[in-house]
Amino acid sequence: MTIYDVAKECGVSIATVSRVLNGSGRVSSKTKEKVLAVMKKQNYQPNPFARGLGLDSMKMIGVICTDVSDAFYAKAVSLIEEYSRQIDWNVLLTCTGHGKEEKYKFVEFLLNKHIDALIIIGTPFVHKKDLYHFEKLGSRIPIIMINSYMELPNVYGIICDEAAAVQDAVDKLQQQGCNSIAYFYDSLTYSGRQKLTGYRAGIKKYHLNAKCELEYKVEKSFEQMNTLIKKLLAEKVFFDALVTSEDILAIAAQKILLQENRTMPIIGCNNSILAQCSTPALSSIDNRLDILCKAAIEVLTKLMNNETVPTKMLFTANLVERESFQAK
Amino acid sequence: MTIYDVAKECGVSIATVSRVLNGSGRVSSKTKEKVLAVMKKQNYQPNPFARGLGLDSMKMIGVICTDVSDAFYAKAVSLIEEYSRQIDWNVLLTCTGHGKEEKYKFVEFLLNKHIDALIIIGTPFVHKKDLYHFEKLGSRIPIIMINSYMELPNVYGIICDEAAAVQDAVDKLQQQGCNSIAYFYDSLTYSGRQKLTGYRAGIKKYHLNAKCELEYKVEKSFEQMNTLIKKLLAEKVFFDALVTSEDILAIAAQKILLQENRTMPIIGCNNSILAQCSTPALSSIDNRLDILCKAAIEVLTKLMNNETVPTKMLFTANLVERESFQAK
DNA sequence: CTGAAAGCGCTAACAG
DNA sequence: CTGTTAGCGCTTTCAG
Repeated sequence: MTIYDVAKECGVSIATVSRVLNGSGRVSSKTKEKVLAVMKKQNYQPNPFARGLGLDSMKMIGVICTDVSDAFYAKAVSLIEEYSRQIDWNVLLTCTGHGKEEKYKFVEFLLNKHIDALIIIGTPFVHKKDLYHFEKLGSRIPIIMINSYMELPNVYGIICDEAAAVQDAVDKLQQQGCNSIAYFYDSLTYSGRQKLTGYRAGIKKYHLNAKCELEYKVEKSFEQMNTLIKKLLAEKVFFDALVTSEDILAIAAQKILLQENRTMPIIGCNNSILAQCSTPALSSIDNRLDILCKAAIEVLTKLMNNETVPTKMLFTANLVERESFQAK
Repeated sequence: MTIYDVAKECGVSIATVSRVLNGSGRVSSKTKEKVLAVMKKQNYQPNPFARGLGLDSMKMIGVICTDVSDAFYAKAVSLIEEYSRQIDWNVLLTCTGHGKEEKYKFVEFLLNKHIDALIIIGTPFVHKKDLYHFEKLGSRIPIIMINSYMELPNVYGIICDEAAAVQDAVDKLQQQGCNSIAYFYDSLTYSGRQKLTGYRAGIKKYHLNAKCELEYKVEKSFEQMNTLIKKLLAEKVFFDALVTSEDILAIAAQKILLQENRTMPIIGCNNSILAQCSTPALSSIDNRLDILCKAAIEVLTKLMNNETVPTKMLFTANLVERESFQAK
């Protein structure tokens, strides 16, 4: 079933059919109805490749992140897919994994399909080289970065102000009497750097000369964090509260501390499903993926309509307080 | 940069360029090298839409599930994307959500992009009507169902034998002395029915006349399960072990029981990240998504090469025993 | 082994 | 308002 078949059955030209298909150009309502009727009856679906060839677009948006099996990215992809679908755009997904190879090849994999826009979740790209690639890419299609940013033409950052949130959390803990707040983080992505900055700012605010000597970098894994915490306890390192860049780190710590019968306020990040499942329920900084992703699609929509949009949008995070916050 | 530009620069016809592009037809190694060199130099990428139009394929596979933000589906999508990419296929993702609407429209959303195959994870489709749709669809492209199945032409099921696994778990618990094993499940998807069957078989095996009176259906949510467990405890319903169709149900139960200072063996399903984060660490039935997804892509690959593949493949699940198994 | 040319199905001037 | 026609960039006969 092609546009020719429809045209023939309607007794009109393919141009007319194309017009009603695209709502472009005036068509008498009478012929329009006839065409629509035939289309419906024959369940006609225009060939997307032919259409793509003509319009140079198949209404597909590329989404890239390091790993969808991670709860955070999964949530983001889920939201992006949903909002995209609502405006009739398909999502082409690619994950880079955590490997060290040239990450840009993953973008090219998507680009080979002539996507209309690229959404990058988090910070899969860290090499200087990537910057150059994105600069070139930006001249073709818009690039939206969720919780990350590069200052380049046609690149738009949708960011959650995690620095402020972490600082705020540290503030609250200090007001509660904690004065040895440890911070555990797994990576220095854009978001990771923000959080670390927030932590340091929070500490500094109270102890003007304090060094941030309770910062620990650890792999994002339950086991690794377990090991680290055990080690610190063995070494009698003192801390009376704990903030982590990821819920899973917080939870690993919680578990050990529970075993040792020590309790203290613990705050995670991402407000993932893990937070509510943990014992005690984990307080967590919610970086508002729902809002970020919705904003991303809105930006995209506006760009397609040639409307102006801010190159960077900052949203406030939200500390969700649960049992682990008051823990003494 | 089109095929014409490459042809011109090489001093050959576009047909020749096309031939080296596709490895179709004999081309003298000399011209072949020249063409390849120019392609590389110009970083020529064939237009996917034009190619799609000619070949009626853009090497895209549709993946559909109810909700990628769910850890189980996220893992599956992640694996499928990875394996697909390795054979140079892109993944077009769509989620149906849990709504009650006509689910087939989500498939059509994918179909409108002329995907080459469809992978369905789990059981997003339950209506009789869908069967008819898939029958028709099967005549166009292969349909792979992961942990689900419909007996239709060109539909292939890749399934984990969760019935056996749950039955086995119940067996073990009974051997351990438990005789009031409760089962909590959230849905009667294909996989859900299998697990329930397994539970019943396990119970029957020991108590020939036993009715399965400790079966509870509950929404897949931490809160709902919490409520249910509290209610059962309040009603003094007796059970001395617990199996659930989803890790999160097990974890919700664990948490309440821990608060009440009651411990008993608990076994979940899916072996998600939640399992290891829980206290005590949750034993869980691993349904081998890695193997299922790899098999799915292998089936697809073979189908593309017109090789014969089984319409249904069954893999053995794997009980991962952790602290919660021995809990007394 | 290579080139000419006819599609693939649709869009968008352009002409009426 | 509608039809004719020339692309879009690539694949694939069919000749040579």
